[in-house]
Amino acid sequence: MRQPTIHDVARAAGVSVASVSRALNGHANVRVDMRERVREAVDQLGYTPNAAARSLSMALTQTIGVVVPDLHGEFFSELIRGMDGAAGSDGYQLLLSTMHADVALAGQALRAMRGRVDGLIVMAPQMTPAELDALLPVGLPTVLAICAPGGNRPMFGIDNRGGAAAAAQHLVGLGRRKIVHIMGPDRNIDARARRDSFVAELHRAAPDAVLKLMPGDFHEDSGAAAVRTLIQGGEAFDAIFAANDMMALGALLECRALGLDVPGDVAIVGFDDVPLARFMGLTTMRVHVADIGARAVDALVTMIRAPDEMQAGAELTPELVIRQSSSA
Amino acid sequence: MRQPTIHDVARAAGVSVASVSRALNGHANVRVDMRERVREAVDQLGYTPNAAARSLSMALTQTIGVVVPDLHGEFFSELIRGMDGAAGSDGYQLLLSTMHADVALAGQALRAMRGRVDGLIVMAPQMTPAELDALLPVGLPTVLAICAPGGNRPMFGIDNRGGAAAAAQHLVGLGRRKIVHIMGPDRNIDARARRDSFVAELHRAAPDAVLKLMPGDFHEDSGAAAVRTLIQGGEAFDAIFAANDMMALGALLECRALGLDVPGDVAIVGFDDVPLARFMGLTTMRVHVADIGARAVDALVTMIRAPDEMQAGAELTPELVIRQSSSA
DNA sequence: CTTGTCGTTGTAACCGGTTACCTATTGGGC
DNA sequence: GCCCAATAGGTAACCGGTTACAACGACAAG
Repeated sequence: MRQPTIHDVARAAGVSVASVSRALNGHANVRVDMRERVREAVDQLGYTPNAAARSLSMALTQTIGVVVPDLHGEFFSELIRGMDGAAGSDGYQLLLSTMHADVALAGQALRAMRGRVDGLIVMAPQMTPAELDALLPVGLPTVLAICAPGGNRPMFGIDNRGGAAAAAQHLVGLGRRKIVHIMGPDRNIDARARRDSFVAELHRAAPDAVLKLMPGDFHEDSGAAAVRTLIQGGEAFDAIFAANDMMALGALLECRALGLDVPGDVAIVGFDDVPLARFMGLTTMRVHVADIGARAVDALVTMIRAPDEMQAGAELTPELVIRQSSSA
Repeated sequence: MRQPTIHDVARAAGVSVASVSRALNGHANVRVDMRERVREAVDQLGYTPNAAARSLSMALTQTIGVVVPDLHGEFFSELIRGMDGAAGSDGYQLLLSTMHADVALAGQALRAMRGRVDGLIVMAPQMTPAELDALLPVGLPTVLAICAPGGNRPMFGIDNRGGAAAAAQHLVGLGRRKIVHIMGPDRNIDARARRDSFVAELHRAAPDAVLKLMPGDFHEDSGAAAVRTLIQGGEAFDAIFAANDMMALGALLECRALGLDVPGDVAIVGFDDVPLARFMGLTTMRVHVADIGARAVDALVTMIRAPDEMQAGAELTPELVIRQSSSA
């Protein structure tokens, strides 16, 4: 039982396919009775236009491609939630694809989007602008999110510098001076910005403070490992700023496990404000992730509709949320 | 600068479009030098086939539609992660759509998938089979997930009955007899199954136990509210089984806030094992959510490739994970 | 040398829509 | 009553692929 096509509807209504198309797409120059007859035939046959045919002839898919590095954790799911909301209200669907670190596979994933989407939102915090530029299809409206700002595409991201500086000020304000920063992956642009800005602001706000940098990979374990290493090395510290919440939580749990009082002995601050942070009483920099997604979609939709006018990106400033891990 | 089409490639290579198509799709009966010439022209022009055109003529999109009620929280993001992995390795993409409670909007979302996808995975825990059947497009391979098992479509879900029974046995085994169950939304099929099975198993395992049912809506607040109501009413209880983790956590925090010892005074068990549960030390029924997603995709892909053979669904049995909230 | 077969390639129809262009009809102004 | 403009609706080209079928050439067998 084949799905009915526009020809079936035309036959059933006794009109031409052009009229059916016009009637359904709300064109002017269609008489009321014609519109009525078409609607009846459509209802009776249960007709739905074939999206592929429509896309082909209009060169429009009403779909936005979303390419993310990974779907693990709450960060990306929040981002996608924000996108879905905005896309839905603009009449777009989301075609989802994960892009693994492998550049060849990544290129393949991106190319597979050709002809399927009207625009692309790409998140690639681990890629350089040059790598991205080489991969991204030309002539397809593209918005970056949580990326190195590259080429001349609008980028929606986080004001990492402002956030890290606020974290530094907060810890300095608490009187802490022996401070540890657990860094994110070195390839990650957000991680680098947070580190650099934290280091700079700490120097500025408290020239007498001692800062120790520890490696990390954004995962919980590396936060715990950093604390273990420090303790084993006999290193003294009274505050930790981790480049993201998961590492901060790992550090927090490890501190407690080793008998340190948080925040008495050690104040801990994270970054992102994942839902977990609230439960665990972790002070952190709140990022409105869903908003980033929504704004990226809105910018992209505008680009699709008006390809000429340039869209501006934005960096959303995170907000310091003080919880038990850094307050009495 | 138009994107090159197959005609441009054919012209550049000095062959016909049919040959280009055959060469690119790896058909037999294509001479090596022809294949070579085509490949060169493709590389030189940077040609990528237009997916819409391909979909139209082959009636195949290599896309799976995923319809979820909501993207909030870790549950659905895990599910989608599992689907993405399986879809990727089967050569499919995921078209994501949220289906809100409103039936008219839901139908619209489903219809918008026509012609865009080769098959559908639908999650609708709040709908009856009849409602779903009325909405789902006929003739499109469809797999249900976390739904009422409806029609004759395969369903991948959670063995709620087994999970709830295991929770009941666990609490009874701890010697608890004044037990509270915080229920999920009444429209939700999982919530109903958990409640019914918990009630039945509790009666069977400990006929002397007293059970109190409290309403809830799967959100943290309703868990806290249930505890408040009980305490204010002077109700005594020594164990809580919540229909999901978020309510269990709400109850746990509220108990602590009201000065009750967990697990001393009250043992608490949740359901789902969201990542938070581990951090908070919550005993819960672990559900391999990503696996459900992956298996649903695999079943759907099989259905798409062999529409005749019926696929069987599955209910994955959750596993009791005992943490501090129910052990000394 | 003719004929049949097989392997390779080109031609053109088709997938299901949209829309430019043309024709037929209607109504208004004179 | 006639002419022209405006409007409604039909015809067919087009979007960019795939593929049935035809055509063609080479080669083996008779």
